[in-house]
Amino acid sequence: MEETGIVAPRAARTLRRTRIQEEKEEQILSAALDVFSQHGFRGTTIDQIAEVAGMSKPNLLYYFRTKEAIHRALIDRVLQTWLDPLRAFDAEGDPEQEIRSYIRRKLEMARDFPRESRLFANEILQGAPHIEDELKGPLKALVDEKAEVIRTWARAGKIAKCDPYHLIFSIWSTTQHYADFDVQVRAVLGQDQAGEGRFDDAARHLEQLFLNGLAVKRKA
Amino acid sequence: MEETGIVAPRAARTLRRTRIQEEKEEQILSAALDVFSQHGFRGTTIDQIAEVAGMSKPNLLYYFRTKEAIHRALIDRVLQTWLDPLRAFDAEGDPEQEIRSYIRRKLEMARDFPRESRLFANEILQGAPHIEDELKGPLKALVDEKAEVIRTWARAGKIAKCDPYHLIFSIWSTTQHYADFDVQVRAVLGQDQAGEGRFDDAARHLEQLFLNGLAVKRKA
DNA sequence: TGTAATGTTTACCAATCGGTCAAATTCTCG
DNA sequence: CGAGAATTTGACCGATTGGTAAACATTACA
Repeated sequence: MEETGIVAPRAARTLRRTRIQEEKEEQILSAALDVFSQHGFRGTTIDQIAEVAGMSKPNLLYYFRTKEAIHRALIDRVLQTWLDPLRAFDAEGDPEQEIRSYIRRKLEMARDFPRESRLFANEILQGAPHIEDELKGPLKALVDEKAEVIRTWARAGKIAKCDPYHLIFSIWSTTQHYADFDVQVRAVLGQDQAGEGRFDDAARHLEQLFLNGLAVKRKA
Repeated sequence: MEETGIVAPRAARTLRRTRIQEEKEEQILSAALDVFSQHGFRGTTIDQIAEVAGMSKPNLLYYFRTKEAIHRALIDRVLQTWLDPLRAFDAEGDPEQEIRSYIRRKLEMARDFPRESRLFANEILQGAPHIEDELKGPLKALVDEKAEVIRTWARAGKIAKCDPYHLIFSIWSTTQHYADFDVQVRAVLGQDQAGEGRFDDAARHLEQLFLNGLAVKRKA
C-alpha cells in the first residue's frame, strides 16, 4: 500500500511530521545504519535495531511498519547522496584537477561515512535485490554521461586513452575499499596507523596512481 | 570440543573418509558457498543451505555439526588459496611483468571464483569476526614481506616511488571489484557486455592504469 | 483545562531459527 | 547372504524471528 520508504505512523491522520517523529525516525535510521551495514538485510533483526536505537520493538514498529521499510528508507537516502561527487564531475574543468578532487571527495566519504559505504556494499554483494532498477536506470545514465566527458578529454589528448567505465570502477573500488575493507586495512597496516593518517597516505598514493601510474614505461 | 572445521560424522569410529562423506561434504560446502557469499553468516540459514545442497537439514547436520562449522571450513579453504597470487610475487622477477601477472591472476580469480571473493568480502564487511587473527598474523606478515620487495624495486629506480601497502590495496580492490560488485558492473556496462569480455577490458585497463596511470604529466 | 491525537508498553502470535533424537534405511565388507 | 557400520529421515524442542492487538501514557492544542 505504502510506496514511500518513510512511513507515517499508523494512527496518523495528519500529514505533518511531529518533532518526536522527526527525532525518533532519525534515531531509528541511525541505529539501523549501524546494524544493516554490518550484517546485511537478512542478518539484521528488528530487535537489534531497536536495542541500538534505545527503544522497544513495538515502539520502533510504530514509526516503520516493517524491516523492509527501514531498509528502503536508508537505501534511498544513501543513494541520493552517494553519487554527488560523480555529479560534481565537471566537463569544463581541468581533467587533472577534476580527477584529483573526485578521488579526494570519494576518499573523504569513505572516511566520514563508512557505514553508508558498507550498507551499499552489502546491498550489492547480495545481488542488489532492492536497487537493481536504480542501478540500471539513474546510475547507468549518470555514468554514461561522465564516461563521455572522460572520453572527450582522452580524444583531446588531455589524458591518456583509457576505458572511461573501467576508470570509474577503479576510482570507486580503490576509494571505497578504505571504508568497506577497513578491518583488513587496519590489520595489515598495524596499529602504528591508529589515527586517520592512512587516509592521507591513501590520497597521495591514489593521486599518483591515477595520474602517473607506476611509470614503468612510456608509450611515446 | 572439536577444533577442526570439517567434523567427522558423529557415529564415525574410523578416521577414514568414506566416498559418500567426500561427496556430501563437497555438496554442502558448495551450497554453503552460494548462500554465505550472498547473505553473510547471520543472513544464512541451515535450511537454505540444505535445500541448495539437495538434502534434509538433519542430514546436513550429520556432516557438519553447526552452522559455524560449515562457515569455518569454507573460510579456511578460501583463505588458503586466496593469497596464492600474492605469494607468487617474485622479488627476482621483472617488476613490470610481476605486477602485470599479479593483476591478471587476481582478475582471473575474480572471474572464476566470484563466490569465494564475496564470501571473503562479506566476512570483512562484518568486521572479520572469524578471521581477525588470520589478518593480523599470516596476512600482515605476507604483505609486509611483499611490500619490502616493492620498496626495493622503487629504491632501485625500477618503478616510481610509491607506498607499497596502498599499492597492494589498490590492486586488491580494483580486481576484486569485478567479483564483489558484479551486479553493479553489469548494470552500468549494460547487457551489450553480457559475456566475459568485461574481464579482458578490465585487464587492459588495469595494466595501463598501474603501469602508466593516466599520464597527465611526468615528474622527469 | 479537557480532549483528541500521538506515542509507548505489555502481552502475545504464528513462523522460522539452530539443533537433537531415535527409528528407519542403505551401504560395506567378510 | 548377513551383520555392523554409515547414512537418512521425520518428529520434535526451546529460542528467536517479524509483526500485531489493545491497553496505557503523553502530548498538542482549542
